[in-house]
Parts: sequence; C-alpha cells; structure tokens
Amino acid sequence: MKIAAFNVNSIGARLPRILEWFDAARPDVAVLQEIKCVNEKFPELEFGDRGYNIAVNGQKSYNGVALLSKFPLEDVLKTLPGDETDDQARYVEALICPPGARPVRVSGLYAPNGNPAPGPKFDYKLAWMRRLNARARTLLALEEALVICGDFNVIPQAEDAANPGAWTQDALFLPETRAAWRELLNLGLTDALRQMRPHDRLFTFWDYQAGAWERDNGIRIDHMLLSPQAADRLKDAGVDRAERGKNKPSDHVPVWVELSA
DNA sequence: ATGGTAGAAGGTCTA
Repeated sequence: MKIAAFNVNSIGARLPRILEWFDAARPDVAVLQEIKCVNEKFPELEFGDRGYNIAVNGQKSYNGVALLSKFPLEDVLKTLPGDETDDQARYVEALICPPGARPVRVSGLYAPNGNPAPGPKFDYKLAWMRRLNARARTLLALEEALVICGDFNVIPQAEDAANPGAWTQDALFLPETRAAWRELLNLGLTDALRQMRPHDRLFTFWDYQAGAWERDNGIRIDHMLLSPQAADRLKDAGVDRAERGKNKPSDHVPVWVELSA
C-alpha cells in the first residue's frame, strides 16, 4: 500500500499539477495539506473519477486538509483532540480498510508554523504538538499499523537543512520544537524517510523567495512516522523532489511510503 | 540589505 503526504499550497491554484502527480504516482492513500478551500469547493469529482474516497476538513483562505483513499474509510476524525476552542483545520484521520488485507490507520496533519517565536503563534505550535503527542499515545496503544504524516513544520536535525545556521531563531528549528519532535519519536515511532535513506538529502520544502530551489536551499519538514506494526511492513520511502522544478509548483513536494500488504 | 514570492481575500495576512 502506497501512502503519500503533499502540502499543495492551494488546491484551487494547483489542481492540474496535483492531478498530474496523482496519475503518475498513483498513491492508494494521500493526505493533502494547505488546500486553502472550504469543503464545498473541494474538487471531489476529479478525485472521485480516479477512484478515491474522500474526507475533507476544509477552511476558508488558510490551512485545510484532506484524506483520499482508494479503499473504504472508517473511524473518520477531523479534529485533533485536546482543545475545543481550536478552529484551525489542520487534522484528518481515518482507518483505511482494503478488502481482504490488513487495515492501516492514517493520520494526516498540517502542524502550525509557529513564527514569529517567541510569541502566541509559537505557544500555539507547541501546544498543538503536545496534543499530537497525546493523540499518538492513544493510537499507539491500539497496536495497529499506523502512519502519522504530513507537514510537521519541524526541521529535525541540522542535516535536514541546506543552511542550518539560517534557521537557529526560526520556530521550525528552535530547541523546544525539536524536543517536541523527539518526544513524539520516542513514543516508538519510526521516521520512515530517514530510516530508509539515512545519508540522503531529503529536503521537502524550498521557499519561493531568493532562488531557494535553484540553490537547493531546502529543508526537510514533511514527514512520515510509522508505528512499530507499520514499520515492520516498510518496503520503501521517498521524496518526489522533481515536482518542485515543474511549472507553478507548490513550495513543498510529496513524500511517500510503501508498506507490504 | 530587514528585501525576496506566492496565494486568497479584498484593500492584508500567512507562510
């Protein structure tokens, strides 16, 4: 089963590019971040025609996530528990049920950016990561194949940035952020990309500004985390880096894992 | 040198 995560930076502005990628990559499951549209504006027909079941948690202008699956969905959840007052659309989760094969639970997320730090946005980022940690604990206790994936807005290590020195004051790389990331991994999750490709440059984001792509001034902030039961089934993982060089690209590229059936 | 670009909304914010 191929599972992908892609921060598309507006599904409306990017639909032809995104469909082209779906037709080439053919993921069984994909979670999309920053769709930047309300549920009613999501292009359900285009994905329905390609055989996907859809769960959308949309929002006007900002944020917005969606989960697409060739297999039936159960247990759909569209809020990250732990804060009734949080109205930002950043989370979608479902149990993927392939007929005649083992199910996989997929959690798709768009974590807060957190800049500027310090400040209320950084506080929100750290609180959101604590809620994600609590959700991960709950899901890990189920002892299922589980994939928690998407745009975490975390640069885990210096080797995950072309120029780590430029990020030392940034919310994506501050010690508190990286500590929250480590606490998540130390629950027993596997960073599938780093595990599968320990020595590769695995950048997933290049800013639109200052020729970041042309200079390969990238960072790794989109991740695929696997429960032990999913890590046992890990066959391959990758980053579709070439998407960033195409016309009118997102500033992020897709990341994916392949799990054995 | 405190810029640069992109997107959605709509006369500004977020990333």
